[in-house]
Amino acid sequence: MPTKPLSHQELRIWNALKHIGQDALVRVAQGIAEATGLSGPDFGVLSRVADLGNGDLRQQTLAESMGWDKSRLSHQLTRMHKRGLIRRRSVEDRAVMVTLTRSGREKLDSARPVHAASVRNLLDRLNSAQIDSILQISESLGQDK
Amino acid sequence: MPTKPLSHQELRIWNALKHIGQDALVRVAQGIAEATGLSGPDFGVLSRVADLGNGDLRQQTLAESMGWDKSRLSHQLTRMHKRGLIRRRSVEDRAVMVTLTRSGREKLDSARPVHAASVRNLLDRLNSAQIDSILQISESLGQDK
DNA sequence: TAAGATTGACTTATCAATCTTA
DNA sequence: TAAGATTGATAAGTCAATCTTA
Repeated sequence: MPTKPLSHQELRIWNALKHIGQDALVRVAQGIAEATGLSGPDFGVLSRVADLGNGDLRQQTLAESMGWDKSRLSHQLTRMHKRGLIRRRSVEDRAVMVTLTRSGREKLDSARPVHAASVRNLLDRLNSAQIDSILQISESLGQDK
Repeated sequence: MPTKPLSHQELRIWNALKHIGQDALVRVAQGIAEATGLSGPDFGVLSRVADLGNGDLRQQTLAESMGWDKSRLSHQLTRMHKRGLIRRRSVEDRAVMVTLTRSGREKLDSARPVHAASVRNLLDRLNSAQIDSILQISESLGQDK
């Protein structure tokens, strides 16, 4: 049986869904970048090293905690090292530990309140029905294939 | 006044919001890629040239209809030209017209039902309250700064 | 000049191939 | 060997600088 084209209404919903998180993410990332020069991925990496590792975290653990593959993280860390944000240190068992530099720590500390304020500002515009929907959809789309 | 860190619940909502559209988008794009070899951006460009331009569209009009800047579109068209999907033709007034090649048209035709089925499959999982929320949030985040 | 487009440099993301070493 | 990580190629996106031509 032939698949009918998407209706105008279906397209409207699909477009809204596609852009909803992306727009929010871009806005928050811009605030952080203006305040500190950190990109979104920079901020994510620094936060986790600080929180999970107390400033010193196994690279593989870091990758898992972000849901990134090892290659993506390796490339990102290479760029962050060039920017002076992190240091890498080989240890036993082929592992690599990631450490914040002083500059990385300082920028993270500056970025955190900006991030929190900006995320909270977005979330404050949502009512409880909208929040429920977001959590439900995220769960139902995250499951199965 | 100091900004309080985000609570666990705030983070949960923020993460759901960030991933909700991205995950859906990736899933739909993968289906199209498997069936036709077209990427998401390829499919978007081809669809619009076919629909708005009847197979022949001014580059600037195309960029506006996608919400892309001219540079992004130019790079994308260069790649699509290398893949044999489109042709460019200079016309009066410094403009450039974009045309589908036969291969571009054929792949678009193959991709359309896959795209429609896959989007519809996602949307069918949403109840009307969730759809309302999506449309509302998209509107409220799309506004103001 | 200025509208329309291209280019180059750089960041991010994905995949497959390759290194390194316990 | 195989776990842990790096590298290289390519696609995508952004921004500023540079054509090109009416």
